[in-house]
Amino acid sequence: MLVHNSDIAEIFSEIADMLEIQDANPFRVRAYRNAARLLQSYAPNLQTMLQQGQPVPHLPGIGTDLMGKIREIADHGTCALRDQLRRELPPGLRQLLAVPGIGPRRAKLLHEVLGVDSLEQLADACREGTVAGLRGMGTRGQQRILQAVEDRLSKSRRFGIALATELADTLVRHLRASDAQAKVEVAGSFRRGRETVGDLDLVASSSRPTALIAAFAAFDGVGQVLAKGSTRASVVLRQGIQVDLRVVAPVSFGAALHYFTGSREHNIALRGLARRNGLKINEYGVFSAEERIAGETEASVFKAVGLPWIAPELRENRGEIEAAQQEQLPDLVQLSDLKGDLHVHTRSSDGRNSLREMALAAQQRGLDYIAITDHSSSLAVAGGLDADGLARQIDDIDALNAELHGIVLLKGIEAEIRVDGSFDLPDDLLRRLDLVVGAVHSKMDLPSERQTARILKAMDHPCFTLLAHPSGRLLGEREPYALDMNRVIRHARERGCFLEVNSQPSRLDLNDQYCMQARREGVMVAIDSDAHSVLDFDNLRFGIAQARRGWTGPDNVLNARSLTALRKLLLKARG
DNA sequence: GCCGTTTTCGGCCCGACTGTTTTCAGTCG
Repeated sequence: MLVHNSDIAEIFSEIADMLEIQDANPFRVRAYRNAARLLQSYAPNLQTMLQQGQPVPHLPGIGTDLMGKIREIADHGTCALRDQLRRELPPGLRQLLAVPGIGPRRAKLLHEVLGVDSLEQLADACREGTVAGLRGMGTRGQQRILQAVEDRLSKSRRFGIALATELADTLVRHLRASDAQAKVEVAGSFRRGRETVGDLDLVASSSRPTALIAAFAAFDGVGQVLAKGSTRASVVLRQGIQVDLRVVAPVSFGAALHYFTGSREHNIALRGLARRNGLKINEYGVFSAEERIAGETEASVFKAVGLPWIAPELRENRGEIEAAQQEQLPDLVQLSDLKGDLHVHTRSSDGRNSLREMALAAQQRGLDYIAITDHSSSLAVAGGLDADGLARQIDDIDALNAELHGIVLLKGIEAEIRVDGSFDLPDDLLRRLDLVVGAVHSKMDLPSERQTARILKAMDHPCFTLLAHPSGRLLGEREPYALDMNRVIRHARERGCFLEVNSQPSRLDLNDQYCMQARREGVMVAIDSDAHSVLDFDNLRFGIAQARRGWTGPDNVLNARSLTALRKLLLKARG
């Protein structure tokens, strides 16, 4: 049985939840959580390494015991500890931990006293009024829990980055415009560039914190105020997203921004480092004994523990602190590094704008070139181009290039990769193009071996340049294809072709982990908008964020190269 | 359960808010 690292992570996460409900040593619980977290973002497949007898590198936080459990899970798909915990506690109990206001203690209490072991049963118990009778609970708590359970049962909890960006921008503008003279920044997973966010965290400093918190609670989009104190408040916006605001004094702003940017794992690691240096870090600053020695800016916080500033996207405790200590932090790609966009549609397939409109919009955003890559004909639903249509578009592009200055259109196609790995356009036409972007839009449910073979074969075509949205996932809608991405990335290296980081907020594909792996393998990526209208160039920032999370530097980004350098690379890929 | 500039035992990040408590436990971030 194939065991992904994420499967092992899920088992460890379940064990952590169950142990916590059983009131186990919290540090033991943390060990499982840390391991789960690590495995979740560790790309090389451990089961394969173990089965092939390859040496497994030392993974921080995974000692003899957890490594033994990893072997057990790789061999059997489960481990004895999980099976034992499942016998002791109903698995449904875990769901209760996801309800705001319910932690391990209350989950245990609910189970032991009321026999509750699922969200549905919890909702029933609240309606019957029995939850209010528990120690530490009352009717108000019961009401809140019922509301939270009903919310949770009715909708998913994570929000796309496009909506989150819009809401965050609006709210921050509102707070900055209030008369509280506030400095406001968005922190949290949003600032770290996560592909989705569970909530928004705002950090502010103001001479009038009470006025700022009042302005926050009075924001037009607020549906419900959950909590409101003198230094922090929480609301739920009408869209269902929770927003937490924390207000600190200006001398603490950097420390608070760092603290609430997280990740939690990064913070714990940084605090550990501080403690070993005899310092204490909290959201108010860095303290030596009672004296605050840093905190006004983030850079001062890092400096106090002997580190350079670390970009938020790296703060996942995936080695960034060690890299900072060794002065080996990566130079991360920025939006301004992009010289072009290699995946752009027009009205010739399913885009909304003309060649000229797309070209001018790209130029306005400071790009030097874009590749026109409309769909090919087998994607009938998108009105894809057949051979004649593509030939006409090639002529149109030549004509427009002769006319335009300061922006160059490259000739390309988003070519359907058919089930047998071939393309749906003749080779002589593909050879006239500057690049061929291969993509899978059909038969997405092939078994892994066939799907992988299909894509590897397409990459072997001499005209193949770039694999579009490699995993095929749609966030919150569609899982990635069954695909051996490790082989795809290795094959791209051997073949000398490229992989896309698709910037559409619903795709973000490659994701951060595979960006990291591509970087390790030396495979260049193209950060593309996949624009279907002139507005979509704005999405490039989302792709940039994922690439940065994957430690990608401008050197590893195909479209951060000048047009001249890009043309050389495209020709080389053609072999 | 992990780990070592406090090194094989004894630590493990830290503070705010809520609700129900009559001094604080539980939860959250």
